[in-house]
Amino acid sequence: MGNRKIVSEAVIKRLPRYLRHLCELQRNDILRVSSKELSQRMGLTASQIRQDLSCFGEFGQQGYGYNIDFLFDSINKILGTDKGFNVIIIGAGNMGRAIANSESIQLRGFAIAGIFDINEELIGSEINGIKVLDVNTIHEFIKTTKVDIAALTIPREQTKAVAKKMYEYGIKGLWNFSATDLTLPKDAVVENVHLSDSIMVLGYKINNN
Amino acid sequence: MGNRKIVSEAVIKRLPRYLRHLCELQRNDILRVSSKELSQRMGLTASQIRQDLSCFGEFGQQGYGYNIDFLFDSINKILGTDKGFNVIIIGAGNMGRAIANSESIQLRGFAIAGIFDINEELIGSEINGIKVLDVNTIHEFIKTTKVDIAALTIPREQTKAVAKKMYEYGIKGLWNFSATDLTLPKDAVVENVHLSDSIMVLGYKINNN
DNA sequence: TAGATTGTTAATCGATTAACAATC
DNA sequence: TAGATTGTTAATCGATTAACAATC
Repeated sequence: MGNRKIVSEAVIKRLPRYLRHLCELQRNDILRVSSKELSQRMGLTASQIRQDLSCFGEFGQQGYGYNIDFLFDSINKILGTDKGFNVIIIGAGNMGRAIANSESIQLRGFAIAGIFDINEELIGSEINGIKVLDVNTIHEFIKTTKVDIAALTIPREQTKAVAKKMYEYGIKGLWNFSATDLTLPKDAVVENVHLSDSIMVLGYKINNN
Repeated sequence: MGNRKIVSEAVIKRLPRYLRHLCELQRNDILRVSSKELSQRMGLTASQIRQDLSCFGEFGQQGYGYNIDFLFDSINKILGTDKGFNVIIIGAGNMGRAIANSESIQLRGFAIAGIFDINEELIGSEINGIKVLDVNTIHEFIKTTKVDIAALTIPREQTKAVAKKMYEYGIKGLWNFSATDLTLPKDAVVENVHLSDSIMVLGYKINNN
């Protein structure tokens, strides 16, 4: 199944952005776009866009450009969002609820399969129509439901231990929201959302702009 | 005030991570660290750490390494977190509340000066001890309170317009949580947290690992 | 002093940009 | 056919790594 050519992180990170801009063109009922037009919209070079896409195949046509629907579908296939992913959320706090309620995440094929918490008062309640379950039932839950990704929206002190446990349960994709770095075997995949890191970079830029 | 040498984005993005790892060493009561030791902890090269730090000055000592407290303080100064920033949150939904309640953000000197919403039912309520105000009072609010950063945790459709307004009000730092790219004059600074982009990258890596 | 480790210069590696033949 | 625009190869630029003299 795997695409065997290794594509750089920088390219992968631009793909969702292409998707968003193509979506916007679709909303405006535009059917085709050239690398030059798209580059102007996105603040990139046309060269970079063609170079990026050429990592995965040939999606355009000389003299015409790119058919937007086709390119959109193609990038979705590259990202695997056409087949979808199952996500569980560990920690039903504000961040967990933000994810559970995010339209843009679900729109891209990430289904929230379950939400788990340790707090008795939250267990049994519903978030966006999904029942909050006892965190101790995760192992059981996984036996009957395929889970691709665990979003860790729990306090920092607990994150390393929970991540390790999730990995042992066979969940290889970890979406980490704590201000800590996870070290796991290399068949695990970790993506970090470090809010405090992000705002510190913003602060630096404000002072040095 | 400005540091006039331009430092690359890649270096800036690593600074908060250095801070986190130094913090962890502090928690373990360790007083000094060499670039080699730190590199092993962080999964970088010692060379890169020394190269990164040399963008801002000289913080170490031959034969000894780095004094952790001094390096920690120095990086805080570089990032401006020692002087602090004032942040307002626009949108008191789950994401807004997650920010308002984040310890790690406040710990790094980002003070939540106000929270604003359009929803009558939320206005007047309190989040982490901060009263939610009517979004229409922002302009007035800014006249009496210095605001460095506006966190935009509102629906995507409204984000571009609100960002433009905040910029016109004189807030140059925008922390954007919507799945959209903002284009503003270049004295504005935007930092994006695109959750859906992040999880798509994670999905790709799961399939191609 | 001898060993360790910095800050910096030079070498390498990777990513972006430019150029252009192929072709719709 | 003529003009436009792709995919790709080559050139440039920037970031990472290696090496080492300086020095604590």
